[in-house]
Amino acid sequence: MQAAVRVFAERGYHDATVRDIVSAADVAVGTFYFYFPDKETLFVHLYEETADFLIRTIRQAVVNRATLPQQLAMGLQAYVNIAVYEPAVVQLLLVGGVGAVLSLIEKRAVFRENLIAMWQAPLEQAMQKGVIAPQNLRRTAEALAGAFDEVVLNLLGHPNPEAEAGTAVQEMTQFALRAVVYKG
Amino acid sequence: MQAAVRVFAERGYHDATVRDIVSAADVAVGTFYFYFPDKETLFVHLYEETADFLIRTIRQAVVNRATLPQQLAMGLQAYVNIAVYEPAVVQLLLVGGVGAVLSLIEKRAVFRENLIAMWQAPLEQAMQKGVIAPQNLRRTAEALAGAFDEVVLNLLGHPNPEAEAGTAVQEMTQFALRAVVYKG
Amino acid sequence: MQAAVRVFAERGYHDATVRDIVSAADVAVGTFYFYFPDKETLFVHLYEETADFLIRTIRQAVVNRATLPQQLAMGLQAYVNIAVYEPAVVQLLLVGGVGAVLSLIEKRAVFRENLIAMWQAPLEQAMQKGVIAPQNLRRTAEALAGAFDEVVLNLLGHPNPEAEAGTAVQEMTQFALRAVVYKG
Amino acid sequence: MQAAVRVFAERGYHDATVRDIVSAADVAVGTFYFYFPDKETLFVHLYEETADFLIRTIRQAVVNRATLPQQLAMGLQAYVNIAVYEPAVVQLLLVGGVGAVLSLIEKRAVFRENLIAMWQAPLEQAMQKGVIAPQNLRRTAEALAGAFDEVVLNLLGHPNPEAEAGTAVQEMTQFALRAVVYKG
DNA sequence: TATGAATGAGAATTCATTCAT
DNA sequence: TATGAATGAATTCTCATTCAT
Repeated sequence: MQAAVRVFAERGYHDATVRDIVSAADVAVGTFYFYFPDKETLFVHLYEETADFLIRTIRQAVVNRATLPQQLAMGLQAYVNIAVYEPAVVQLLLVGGVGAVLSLIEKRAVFRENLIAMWQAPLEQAMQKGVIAPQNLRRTAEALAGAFDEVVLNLLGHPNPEAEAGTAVQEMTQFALRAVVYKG
Repeated sequence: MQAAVRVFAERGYHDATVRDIVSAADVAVGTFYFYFPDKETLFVHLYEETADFLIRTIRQAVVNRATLPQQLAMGLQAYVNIAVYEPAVVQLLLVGGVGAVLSLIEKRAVFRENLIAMWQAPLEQAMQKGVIAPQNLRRTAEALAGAFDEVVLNLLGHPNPEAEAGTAVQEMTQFALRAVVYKG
Repeated sequence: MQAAVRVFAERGYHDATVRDIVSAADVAVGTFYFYFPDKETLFVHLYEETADFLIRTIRQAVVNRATLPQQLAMGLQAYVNIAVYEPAVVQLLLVGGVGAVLSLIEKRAVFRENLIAMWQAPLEQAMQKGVIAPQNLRRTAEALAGAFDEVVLNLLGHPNPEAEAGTAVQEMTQFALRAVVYKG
Repeated sequence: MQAAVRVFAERGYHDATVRDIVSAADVAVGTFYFYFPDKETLFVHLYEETADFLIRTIRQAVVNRATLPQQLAMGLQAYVNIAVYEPAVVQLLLVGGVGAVLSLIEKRAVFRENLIAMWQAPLEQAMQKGVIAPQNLRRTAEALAGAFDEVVLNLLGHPNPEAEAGTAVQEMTQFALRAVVYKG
């Protein structure tokens, strides 16, 4: 399965043949079909698993932080870490996949919904506390989710993402705090 | 070519067969290969054309506006208009395509770069005028580009995008102005 | 299509690969799928065509004969001719095929029904004329159809079918006339 | 082995996978290959066993009867009983199988030969006694074997074979007696 | 310019068979 | 004896591409 994620991320759904996957995993074709019903099912499954993993990991970093700045900083740090150390995850979720498999459209919608909800949660808390300006939090969460994804993708395009990671996290945090008008 | 955009957007690169395209255009397969060297070349060409069209259209709406709020509002209005009336454009650029054709990764990078530069331009002007806070404008432009795309994509997911379009433009504009700390 | 009949008759449905068929017909695999939707459809189609051909040919030999002995003799002669000169036809209809393709069960039933009806027709005429004994003609036709098939199949098993053909036709005719108690 | 006969009869040789067979028998795949060298060998073996069983059973019903009418009636009754209560036997021998496995052609020939010989035996006795007309008994036996098979097959096609069985046996007996010109 | 029949490399998938446990 | 995970040859079918007309 790890082999499959790697191959799918590298080659894209269609150019990743079952033969590529099994030879990356060093097993025979038949073995693939012993464990998975078909290529598409595996791909969709992998997409969902990966999406869950990403969101779970970020949420884990967000909860148990007391203030919004901390929540954002830690969540973004977690996101950037995944992007830098497991680029295949980001590749699969943000770039490849959708468009190749029709049944993925729906899964993508679920993923985006969960991602947005994940970022919206700390904003709701902050608004309860009255530390951010009144606003349509759903829309703000959409915008922040998109903003973070784009910055992360740009980060990965740089020659040395690790070096830039710290600055990127800080600047994204500041961007978000300004956008919600945070009054510490 | 319009037929091709439609078919590619509907079915995705791989599921859109040359036969689908030519029958949508009501010509024969041979005719296709008389005008285009192959399927991939056409697709990449279409991607570039579409990307140029999107950026040109938004920029056109942005220039000649005096203030940042106006520039943002008009640009976003143009973007939303395209999304609502030509969803295939957004489908091609933001969802499908990349991941299907390897040679598109590079084109996608160019598109994002141009899109970011396009949003960055009015920010630079505003900073010259001293009406926004000091900040890494490149990063801000990345974030805004991503934010706008995500909101537009969400808009298209709604049952009646047209009805929501106005509110979405306003809220995105406000979001951007807060994020850059605009002091009118 | 002739190539296909030959290959199917020789090898049976499953052992006749599409590659066998196209190389027998000296075309490419793609050409096969340009003309036929799939292997099974072709096979079923061929089975029906062949069944129709056999029955039509025998019926043609039967009609326009005045008396039952003549009708039987000519019909059987036609049947034996096909068997001897186009053994693939008999092979396809009586031996191979059914059991290999599920959807053929129904077609086989139709074929048997038509074959039985074909032999029943001259019997009905003879009964009208009162030249054969009262009996359940449907059952007699079933029995005769089966009897003729078996004798033809045995004929093909012999080293030199052509030599035996004449005797076989005569004996089958006599057998049938005795079985229906024909009083010339 | 009973499971195998059932599965082969239901699905046909090729569509009956080894997995189908072992799961019907509630054992593991490995166990199959402990008892049988391979699928084809089992199938051929089953075909032979089944053929022997059918012929033995009918012959048993025929011997020890004094007169031809009794011999035919009892033999046909036995045949029909098998067909009605063990349709898989008839399915395997008369419909499926041959055409699927090349090495079965020979076995089929043996089966037909034995079946014909079986029906021929009482005819020889009758001719010895001078109660039937002079004729080529071999040919007559072929014809009767084919006739009986066809009627039995038609019987199985009916909605309620049991109800019709008695009549069918009687009519087949009469048919045969007329065909051999029996003078009781 | 336009056509569409023909091509064949390549992909997904199946399934009889093996063998270490 | 019994198991079932692992194998890979073989098969069907697709589809981008060509080329004679």
